Amino acid sequence: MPVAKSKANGKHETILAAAVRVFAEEGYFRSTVSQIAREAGVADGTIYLYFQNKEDILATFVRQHSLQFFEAFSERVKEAKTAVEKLRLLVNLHFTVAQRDRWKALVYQVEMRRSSRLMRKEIKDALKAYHDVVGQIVEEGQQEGSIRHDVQLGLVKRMIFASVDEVITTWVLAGGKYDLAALADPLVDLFLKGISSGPA
Amino acid sequence: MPVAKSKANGKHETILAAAVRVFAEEGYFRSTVSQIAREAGVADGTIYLYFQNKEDILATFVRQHSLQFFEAFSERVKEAKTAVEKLRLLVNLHFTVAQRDRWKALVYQVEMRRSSRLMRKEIKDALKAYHDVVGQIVEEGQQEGSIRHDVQLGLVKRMIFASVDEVITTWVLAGGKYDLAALADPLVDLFLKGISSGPA
DNA sequence: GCGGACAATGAATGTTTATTCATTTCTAAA
DNA sequence: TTTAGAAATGAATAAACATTCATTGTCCGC
Repeated sequence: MPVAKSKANGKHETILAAAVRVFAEEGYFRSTVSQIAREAGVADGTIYLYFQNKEDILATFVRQHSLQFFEAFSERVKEAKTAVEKLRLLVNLHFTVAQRDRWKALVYQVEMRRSSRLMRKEIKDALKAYHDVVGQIVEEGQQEGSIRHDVQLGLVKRMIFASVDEVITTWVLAGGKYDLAALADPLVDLFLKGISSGPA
Repeated sequence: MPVAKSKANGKHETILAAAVRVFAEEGYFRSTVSQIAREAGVADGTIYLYFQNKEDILATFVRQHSLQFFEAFSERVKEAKTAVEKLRLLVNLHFTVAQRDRWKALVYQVEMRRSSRLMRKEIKDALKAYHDVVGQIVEEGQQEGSIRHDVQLGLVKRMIFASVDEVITTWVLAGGKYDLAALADPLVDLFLKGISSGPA
């Protein structure tokens, strides 16, 4: 049980930020607690004053990142009136948040994509929360008539989630060299209109 | 350098199949060469007669799986006339192949999704080949007028690839309890028509 | 039946690394 | 200045595991 859990001295955040950089660079499995400690400027043993173990570091990051994202979304979504506006907001916010910190995006998008046997509860919860938000938006759109009734909700949720995820991951791995947020509206347009140029 | 590379005795395939099952169960990093050897009914050292190392096993699997997939696709695509037919064929084939062997699908879909620093050349090549096929189909559709010109090819490729990937992965992790292939056409319809019920 | 070549074995080896904990350092109150 | 408690240290420990290789087993030609 970590005992020096005082967050006031900032060491918890320092270690977490260092871990994100190391995870982004090496991937979770190839990262070592020693590398994280070195990056944070502390001793190996200090890590265990603030975190249960190595896995706890990743889980804490995912939980915090998700929380911040959904809090921001809840705040912003009040301004949106229609389902389509909410969808645009969600994708825009997701891309903007990713663009703000590429390493966090890398860890969040890439390290979250593991078989469920490995995932901690936090990661599962984060994925479910995202799917739930998208599902709510789609169902709202169906009720207000702007979204088709004859689509399978499960497929729609997966299409949106996976596409957003993939576009962010591609941007991250490409070195963040272009304006990710500018892709949000074109991508949402694809979700809405599809690629067919006529009745297909 | 592995010297007993005779494939005639089937041991190479036996080890590969065992590795897929272990990778599917535990994930690549948590799988051990001992587990693979046990699953294949051989000694630890035998693995190294047929493969360079542990990483080589995964790379070989991905290369072979990709090759078989694209060969099958090349064979089947001759029957398709339009871009839309080809897209349907691609997604149908992908889902059917996945449904045929859930463990292979799990390893292929899940273990392929790592940061590029870790990826062997084979995995990168497989991903690129898939994106190229999708890109060709879309461009062909644009030329024949069935696919919109005003979409960004990169986004379309990523949407299709990621959605197919996610639907398969979800099916695999759900224990393969429903007809995956039956989702192919509804998913392609989503790609074509989008989710909007009117001009958006 | 023998011997050489090939295949296979699996404990040993070398290496890695998460985590612990005896000891040291730091901080703040008396 | 002293002391107690908290924080931090980082080598040691325990465990894991990829890979090697001396030895054994199998196969096949003579």
